[in-house]
Amino acid sequence: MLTDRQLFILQAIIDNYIQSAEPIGSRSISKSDGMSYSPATIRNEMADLEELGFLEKPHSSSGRIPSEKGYRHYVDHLLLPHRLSKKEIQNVRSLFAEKILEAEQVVKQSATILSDLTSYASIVLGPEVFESKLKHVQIIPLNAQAAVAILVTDTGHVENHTVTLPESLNSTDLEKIANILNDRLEGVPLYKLQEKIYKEVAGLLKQHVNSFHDAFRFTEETLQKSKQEKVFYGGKTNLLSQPEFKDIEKVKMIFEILEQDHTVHELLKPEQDGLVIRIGQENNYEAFEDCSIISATYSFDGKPVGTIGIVGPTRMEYPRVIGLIQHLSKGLSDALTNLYTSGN
Amino acid sequence: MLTDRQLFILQAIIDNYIQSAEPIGSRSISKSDGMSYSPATIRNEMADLEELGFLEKPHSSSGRIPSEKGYRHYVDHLLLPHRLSKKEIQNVRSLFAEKILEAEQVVKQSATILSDLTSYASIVLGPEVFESKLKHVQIIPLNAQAAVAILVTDTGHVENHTVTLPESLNSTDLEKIANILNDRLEGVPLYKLQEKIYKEVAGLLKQHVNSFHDAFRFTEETLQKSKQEKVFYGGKTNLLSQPEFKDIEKVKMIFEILEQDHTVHELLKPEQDGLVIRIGQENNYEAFEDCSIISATYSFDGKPVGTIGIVGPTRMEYPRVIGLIQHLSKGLSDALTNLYTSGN
DNA sequence: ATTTAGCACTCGTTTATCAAGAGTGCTAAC
DNA sequence: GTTAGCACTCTTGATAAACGAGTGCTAAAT
Repeated sequence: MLTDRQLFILQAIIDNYIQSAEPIGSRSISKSDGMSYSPATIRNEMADLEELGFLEKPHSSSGRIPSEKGYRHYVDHLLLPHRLSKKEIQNVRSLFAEKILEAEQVVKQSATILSDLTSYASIVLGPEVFESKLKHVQIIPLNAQAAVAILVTDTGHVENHTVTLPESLNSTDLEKIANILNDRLEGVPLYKLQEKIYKEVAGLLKQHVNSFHDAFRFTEETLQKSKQEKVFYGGKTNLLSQPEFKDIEKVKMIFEILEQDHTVHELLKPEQDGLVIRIGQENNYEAFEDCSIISATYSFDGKPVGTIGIVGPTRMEYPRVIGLIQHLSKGLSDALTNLYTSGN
Repeated sequence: MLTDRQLFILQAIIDNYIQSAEPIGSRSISKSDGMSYSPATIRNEMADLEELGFLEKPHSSSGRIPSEKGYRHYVDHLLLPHRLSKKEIQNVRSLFAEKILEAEQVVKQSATILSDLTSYASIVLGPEVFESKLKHVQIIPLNAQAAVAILVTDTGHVENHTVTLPESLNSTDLEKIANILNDRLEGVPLYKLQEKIYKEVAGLLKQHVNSFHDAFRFTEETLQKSKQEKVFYGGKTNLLSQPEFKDIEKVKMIFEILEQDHTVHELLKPEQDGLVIRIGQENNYEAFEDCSIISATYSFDGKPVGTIGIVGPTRMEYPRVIGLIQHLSKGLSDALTNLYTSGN
């Protein structure tokens, strides 16, 4: 177990290092607020902390930098939740104050604000429309071979997909299909839609539509599309300002991964709700061994529907970023929920 | 006027420099194919070409690199249109072979292919939906205060916008509005929509709907959104592989500009149809003084609706990129046009 | 009149050396 | 348990020397 003094020193070193990005020496720690020991004493403690794995030395006679274990301990036990500055609060507030009606807009802007307020890159996943309920189906024929199928959910989300029309379907068939679907499926959550179609609507369709099988493929294709979660980015360029990414090769590897939606998913997808902090190697990607990712889920109507996260160097301003993310994910959840529930 | 030999040398230098990214010396030119003069002769010619402004020296005793004027002359007079390799042709063909039905998909994939085949960053604007014609309007109430308005065009493009409902509009009003709009506006190109509403539909609405003024704001908001052109990117990370962008500061400036849709517009927007090549300072952005941008418009039904372009270092593989872009913009135009015209 | 060989010169790049400075670890004194 | 002192380590920056690629110019060759 670490002594209080060790904890204090560890904290001071990490706080300092987060600011300066340079190895911290015993002298500067001995001069920091509330520390009343000489550099020599600090040095002894630092040697112990290094032996315990909380600190590292870039080379034998340099100052110390935090190890991943050090950051982990800092994050888990030392970090005091940071109060947002007035400016930050104002910024976030103004985002949610405007009555923006489209979920996608709110989510996009959250990404932008998050990256503007930090010097890191922000990523937002979602919101998933899986839980939301079908409000309306519309099928609009464009010409003899193609039609646009449109789904609208109770959250105002619109999904559309252009499909080829089987020869066998004529425009009265389309109308019939749309009518049947609307009749039977309004209020059904999207994730149950496919099942419901098979179990309850198939028979009906069969009666009224000549080639009901073709009609299925058609609805399936449209549903498929709504499953993909969207990804929004903000301020990727910010990372280039961080001294740890002055090496182009490193940045390249990071950006390559961030360019692919599916790996971004893996990076951010939380295995639990609430705040998740992944430091360095905890990210399981070599390119991200010098990065930390902080993410939090946001909810609609109590159920998590997406993730808001930030990517920065392991030397991240954890207290501030954590405060911001918590605040934003809360705000985002409230905004989404307020927009579309309880008849409001 | 330049002699044939000077032109030949200029071309050889540029071809070489595009490959190697290093200043070219007289010796290496004298050994290139079809050149039968000694280094000393070449040196004399090179000195002349420098005096004429086609070449530059990074420092007094180094080899030559092309100046912007040099590139310009190369592009305008020397460059022989490059045949695409079989692999490239195949790649592009396979893109347009699949019957993708959504314009946005095709456009996105074009960006991806373009950046995959080059080592540069691709950008695609559009397609504009301005010329396309209204097929259907739908208004779907979500709750007492909000509704989703949906526009579908004859090209299968769907635009949706969530709007607040004025207290004064009830759901029968909404139906009426939608019916009136559909009746009167089907087939009208989007860019004429607003005008048409005011001139021809206003009166009708006034008769049937209590607060017709509110109804307008509503349609306007939705139209507004469809005006923004979309921007797709591909392979921005590629730029990091180019030796001229090993300097983080440069890359940062470039990426910052590429992150803003409106500056990207300015960079790519062609003042004429067809192929446009902007070399270095011709881009009018300081950050892009070492970049060239090659872009071409693509069309729907004969009218230009978007731009496909590529951003790379001034030392760009002009012949290949030009070949590719021409091929792609042609393919893109054909694909779009075939998808939605002549009842096909 | 061209072309080219020869050569001195320039300038960037690399390598080695050195001094300065920051920081450590250890010992011995407090 | 704490700290002053000091030798030692390692990075950083500056300076200089050696190297090499490439030039410009002159004078000879074609």
